[in-house]
Amino acid sequence: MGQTATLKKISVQLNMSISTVSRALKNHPDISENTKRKVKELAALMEYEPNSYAVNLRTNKSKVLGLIVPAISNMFNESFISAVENEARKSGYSLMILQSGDDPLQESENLKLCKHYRVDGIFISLAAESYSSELFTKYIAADIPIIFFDRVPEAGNFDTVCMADEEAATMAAHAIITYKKKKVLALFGNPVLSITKKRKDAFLKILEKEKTVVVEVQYCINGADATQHVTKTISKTNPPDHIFCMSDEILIGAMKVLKNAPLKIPEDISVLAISNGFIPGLFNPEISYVETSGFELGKLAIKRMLENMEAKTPIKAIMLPSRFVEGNSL
Amino acid sequence: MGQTATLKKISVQLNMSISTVSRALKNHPDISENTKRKVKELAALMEYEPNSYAVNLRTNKSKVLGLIVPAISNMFNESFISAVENEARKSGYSLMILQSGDDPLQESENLKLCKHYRVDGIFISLAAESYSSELFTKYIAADIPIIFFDRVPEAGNFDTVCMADEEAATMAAHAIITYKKKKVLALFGNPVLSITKKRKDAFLKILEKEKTVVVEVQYCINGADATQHVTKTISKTNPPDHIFCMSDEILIGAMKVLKNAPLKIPEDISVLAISNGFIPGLFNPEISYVETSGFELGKLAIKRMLENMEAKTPIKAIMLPSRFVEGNSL
DNA sequence: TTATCCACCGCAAACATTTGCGAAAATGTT
DNA sequence: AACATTTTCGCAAATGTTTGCGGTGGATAA
Repeated sequence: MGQTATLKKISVQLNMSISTVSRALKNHPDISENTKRKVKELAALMEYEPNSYAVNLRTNKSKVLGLIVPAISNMFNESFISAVENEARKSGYSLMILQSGDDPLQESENLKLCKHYRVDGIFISLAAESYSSELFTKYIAADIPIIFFDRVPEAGNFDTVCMADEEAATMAAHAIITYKKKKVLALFGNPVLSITKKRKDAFLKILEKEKTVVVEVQYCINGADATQHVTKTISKTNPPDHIFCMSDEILIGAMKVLKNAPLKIPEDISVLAISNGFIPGLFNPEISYVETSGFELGKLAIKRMLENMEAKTPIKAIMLPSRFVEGNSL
Repeated sequence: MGQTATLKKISVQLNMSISTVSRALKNHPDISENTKRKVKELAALMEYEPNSYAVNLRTNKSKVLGLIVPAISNMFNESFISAVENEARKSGYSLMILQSGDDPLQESENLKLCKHYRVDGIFISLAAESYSSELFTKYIAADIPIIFFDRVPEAGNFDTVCMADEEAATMAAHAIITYKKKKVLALFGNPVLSITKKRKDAFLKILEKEKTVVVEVQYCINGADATQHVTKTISKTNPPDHIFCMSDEILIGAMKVLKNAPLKIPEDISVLAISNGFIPGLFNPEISYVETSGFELGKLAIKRMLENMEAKTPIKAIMLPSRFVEGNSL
């Protein structure tokens, strides 16, 4: 068998030049309808499909987008990826997904991989303590658009797409005041992340004005940290009457204790989270939360990317508003 | 700026031929240590990195593996993907992840995309009602190894890697007998999937021998189906004393009802699932389950793939044994 | 009849790399 | 010194496509 079809093979069969075949397949006006027909027929018959490497080599475009996240297995990232993949496909782009494992080194290696595969653009959610910012600016300068999402750089001027973190935290804080909570344990994520800082600052800004409520802030690198903090706190003589969790991961860690604790939700202790929207519904009672939808954010991100690729647009920081979802934990 | 470095640019600077530069960088024995040194130094300085497209074009290898799943956002698939990605990276491979959305058409389009990007191998978990088997055999014949995982084809002779489905279901059935359950509602997934058939057959084979227990089988296309079936069944005058869920998705659907139901777990009704291991721990009490680890399966799959790529090995169907994880729901 | 124009098509370079083969230079052998 | 051998390197083809430019043949205009 002739193995895979190429322009050359078609041209030989039809006894034309390679260029004519190439142009015919692309509907170039220079080629007569007659030849176009012949070429297309044979091409279909031979199941011709352009060698993407040759095309990429020639055009220096890959139709592939890189996507780097600390971990795929994370509610938020999954839904984000899912959305991006779907939308990207519609525009003929495919996704190359890389995990940094929250390791700055692997993150920069992943960036290099993206460069190596000459992706047309990169989506990235930063690893904690990422130190790749020189790479970022370098790639952007080299005309590889980078869109940061969710965990975005604190400093620098970049294209970002993220949840309205302040807004979400503010909504949560207001809910806590509305429900007249007195003593809250607020669990935040990794303190080096800007997303943590933003949420914490906005959260405290509201609550600190309220003299009737006292807040204890704890940082949790992972779910286990949350489990530990909650365990410690609820065994005190004067336990909090509310627990706020800044993320799904933390919520899960906290609930590991709470679901078996003597304290009942929401009578003895109430719970509120910022979440992607799947986990809170699994508990009993269902946890109230401020939603941050990865799916919607994904759609926004890919839209921005496509804009950016067809014409360099000014740098923008896009925010996706959040909404409050009522459970029975408040 | 000279933009990206190429062999040519290096060769001009050093005033040697392109081939010498190429060979020097690959430590070809024909090249003297002296030139090698010079070349390598300049290459490092210029941050040379081979153009992957040119390499691929020449060698017809891409160092990319395709991975097709119905949906990324699925506990099992995530952990599988995560494992594959990690292991693949170690061997210099990257992953191109595609979602079929359980749509046979999109599945075959994804396969074509894999072909288009000339991936070196494909991992695939079938969409329900997949009709791509001609494509499979065609690609395998064209020397693109395909490893099926989790949801594998029923008929045909393929390389598969999956959970020991019969074993898992058998373990579950035995547990049900041990705990002297009398009336069980068994919730299975999409009946067109071989994974469903295998689990159901093995499950029933054990329980049908047992005259003291009656089993009601229901199929659920999704979690909502499970919710519905459970709702209907537990409101009967004579509800079951046990519910078996064949997957995480179904467990979640079932628990949506059970966690608020008047029936207490495990006193009034016990629950057992086959699961990837994350979800069952979220409930109270924690659900007992037979573990099917996507992570482990992923490691197995990539190992098999690498074997297969370096030398065509005979077709094999690999099974990963499962283990019973005790919760408090039985 | 000669010049002009258009529709249609092919040549060849370019993209960056790999590699078989041959050739020059250096070294070793009598 | 003449020959053989090894070391070291360059030429050129090949991978499959895209594309600027130039060329043919026929039709129309002058």
